[in-house]
Amino acid sequence: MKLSRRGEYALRSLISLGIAAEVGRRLVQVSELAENEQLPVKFLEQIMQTLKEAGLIESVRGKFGGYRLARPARDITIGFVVRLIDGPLAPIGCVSQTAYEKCTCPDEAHCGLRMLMLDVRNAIAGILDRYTLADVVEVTLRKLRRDNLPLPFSPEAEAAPAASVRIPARQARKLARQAVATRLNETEGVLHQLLGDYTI
Amino acid sequence: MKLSRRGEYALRSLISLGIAAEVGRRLVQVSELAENEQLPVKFLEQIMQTLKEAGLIESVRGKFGGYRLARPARDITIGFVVRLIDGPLAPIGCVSQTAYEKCTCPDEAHCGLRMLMLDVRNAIAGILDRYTLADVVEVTLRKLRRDNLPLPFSPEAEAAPAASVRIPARQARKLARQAVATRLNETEGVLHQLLGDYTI
DNA sequence: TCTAAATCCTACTAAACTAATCTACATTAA
DNA sequence: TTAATGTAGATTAGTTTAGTAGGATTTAGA
Repeated sequence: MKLSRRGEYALRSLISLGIAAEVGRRLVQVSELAENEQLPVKFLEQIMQTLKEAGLIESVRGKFGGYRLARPARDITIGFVVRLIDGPLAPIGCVSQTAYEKCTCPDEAHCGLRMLMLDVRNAIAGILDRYTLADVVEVTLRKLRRDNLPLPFSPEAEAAPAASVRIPARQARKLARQAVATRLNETEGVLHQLLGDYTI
Repeated sequence: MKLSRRGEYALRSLISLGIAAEVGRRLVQVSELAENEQLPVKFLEQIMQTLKEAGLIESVRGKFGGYRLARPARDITIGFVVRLIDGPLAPIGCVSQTAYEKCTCPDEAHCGLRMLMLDVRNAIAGILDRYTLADVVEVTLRKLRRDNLPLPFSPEAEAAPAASVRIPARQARKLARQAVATRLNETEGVLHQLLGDYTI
């Protein structure tokens, strides 16, 4: 049930571009994205190309060029991105809604495994198609702000680090861990809670 | 988010063995399993070996040998099988409960993607760890009986096909499709409905 | 004891996929 | 003109997947 590195990197970069847009950065270069997220530059270039072809991001070529989101983060679902990079969300082809494929079993209508996997596919799609880039960006920003950490890609952060108001990274991490460890709402999930509860 | 063929075949075979146990068959041979589910014999042999080593099935060697479940289907969760064959359920290592692995992102505590993927992993595990082989076997048997189809591995089916009482396969398929197409209970899923509603 | 039928065991392989790297080229701001 | 950037495509090393092949071992029954 894996997300490939490609998929992971694509999502991370899109989230970064979403944050950049939120803090007023017009363009972000691949090298900066790569450094920020600790991932290989040339590999990321390939991925950015795919995202561009899909119309998710725009590029500006030449010196001081870079990338930006091509449309509002609210209009980009995570499910779309994962399908683009990693293919259908469904664990097996015979329960895919977007790319159905007949499976090897002789009788789909009476296949219990298929019913189960349909539930799994619906559960996955229910999350990934519900949440958008904007949701993930919001959660990330909220957590960073709560812990008084500098926002990536923000112009002011580059000018003045403002280290004096920050709380220590160790304490920040501890607070974050506690927040995650709070009892989960089983049916709605972590992200829903984080988006709903402004104190987290 | 794929289930591998190995995983699919493993589950299919276990379900078959569960059905066999339910209809009173003591042993099923690999060749029979393979024919029944239309999958390669030698490949399946390997998979059966893995399942045996994990204590899920038992074998009897020699002529008239074969396989059976080593414990009640109720005690075998689907999640256990999938983890055994395909590894952790989590889309990325940093949200796996059974096989955590640090991911490449520099700050897990503030990673929005991680929160999202945690939801996905919980959704998947919530289904696969809740349902057991017995549930899937029950759903399958119920559907077959509803449509008056012969149960696989049942000794009487081999002796007398009893084709006269069957409803036509086409009609059976139509009924099945309608049942699946009924509006889903979003939070509970298809399998839960099928297990709950005895008229389906 | 012999044979057929079954599991068990180990090795091998072709193809696809993953995660990159490498090289060269095109575009643009300063 | 130059340096920084994106664009494009080829190549690659390693891993995984989905098998195949061949025989060794075990057992029931003739």
